[in-house]
Amino acid sequence: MPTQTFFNLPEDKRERLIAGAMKEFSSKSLNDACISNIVKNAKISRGSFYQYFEDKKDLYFFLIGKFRYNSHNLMLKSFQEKNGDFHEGYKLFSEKYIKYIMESEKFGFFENMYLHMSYQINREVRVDFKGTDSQLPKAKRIVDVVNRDNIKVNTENDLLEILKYILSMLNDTIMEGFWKELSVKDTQDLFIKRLEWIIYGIAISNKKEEEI
Amino acid sequence: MPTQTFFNLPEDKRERLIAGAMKEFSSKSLNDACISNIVKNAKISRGSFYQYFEDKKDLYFFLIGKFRYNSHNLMLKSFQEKNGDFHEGYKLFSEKYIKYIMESEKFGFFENMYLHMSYQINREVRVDFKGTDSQLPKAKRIVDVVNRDNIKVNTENDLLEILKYILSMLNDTIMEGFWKELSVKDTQDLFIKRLEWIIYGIAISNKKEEEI
DNA sequence: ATTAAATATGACAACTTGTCATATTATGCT
DNA sequence: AGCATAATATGACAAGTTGTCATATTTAAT
Repeated sequence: MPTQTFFNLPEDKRERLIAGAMKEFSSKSLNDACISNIVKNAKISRGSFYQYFEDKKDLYFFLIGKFRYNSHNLMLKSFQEKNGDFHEGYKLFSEKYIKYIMESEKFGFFENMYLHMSYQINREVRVDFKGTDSQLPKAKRIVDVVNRDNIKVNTENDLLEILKYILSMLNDTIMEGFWKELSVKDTQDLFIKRLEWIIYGIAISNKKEEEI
Repeated sequence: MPTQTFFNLPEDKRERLIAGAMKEFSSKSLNDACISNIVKNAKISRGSFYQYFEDKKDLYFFLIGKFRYNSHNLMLKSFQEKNGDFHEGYKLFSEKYIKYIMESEKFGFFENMYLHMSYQINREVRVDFKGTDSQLPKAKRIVDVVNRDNIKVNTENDLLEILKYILSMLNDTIMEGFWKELSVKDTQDLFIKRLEWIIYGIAISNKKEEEI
């Protein structure tokens, strides 16, 4: 987390630092990027940098948090728009999500992020499912807007696990999209294919029907 | 790839280098590890290192290749033992695979590998599905030992895609296991739960039965 | 105006990496 | 054997990085 000093900074200087960092992280991975370049880009002194951030990672995770899609809201809206239908809702969410990431003006940043995504980074782009990150009273929980009638879940926790798992699959698919330089459309299609495997199963039916 | 010089080395020296590197990579990630320590561990000169390997990554990927499970053979055997049954075969494979990784004396190495696994590293632990990596004439293709009667695949390519996807899911699950410090058993169970989602689907049946 | 707190700065030690001229060892040939 | 040539080994080195710290500057508070 950045220090309070960073947030107290005159906007001009703060933005310069952010821009300088984004420039560096757009062409390099977290590991290849270096603070020397960032402070050079931003025209601030090296000593100052360490007054704002603990280290390179600290800054990087701050930027991820700053620029990541508000996927919680997007997911809520998507499920609501599709009346809670699992398949349609997740599909709509994924299409918008993928489009946002892969057509962003921050393409380079996201590309490097996904190509070098480890479990630690993965956690940073997770959705707050239970949640109410934002203190808005209207904020709803995603588990409340998903219609459970058509899916094999008993408890809220089952649903949560599935939602989380599919989200991690979505991120993996985006990673694959960047790696193989797939188009937005192809990445979306790849995700949807996998989503359908998970929803409808790959087994030919009635071999084993899970207890409902 | 290591140079020929490396393979020409007297076994003693070569093993010293490998051991020195494993020591470093067992307590540090690829990025935190440094060549200085490795050559110090191995008691070889810095200059020599660069005669064998291009850089740290080159050595790292060599080690992954050297110590990774021969998953191709394990998968073949597992499916054969279960008469090609998709569910049972993959389950058996995953149980042995997870056990190997998580109970290996190279635990630290694998732990760091999984915790910092990016797409590039992920590729290194993939199975050669089509494959006959080994030139052994007996080597069979995995797609030939899977019984397709109970699964919704039309083409060999469909099957390949599903096999690959589930393998990447397996690796993600192992990653999660390391991150959350799950036991071998819990990691196996987590994988199997997800495997069953994919095989039997999470939808309550006959909502949409895919074309066979 | 004076003092204390907050912020800024760049020189610095400690550490990396990859290279290269030089030294050593091995190999092949007569 | 003796000599030439190729292969291998070595550590000093330039160039780069990181995080710190004593010092300078700015801001705020009385």
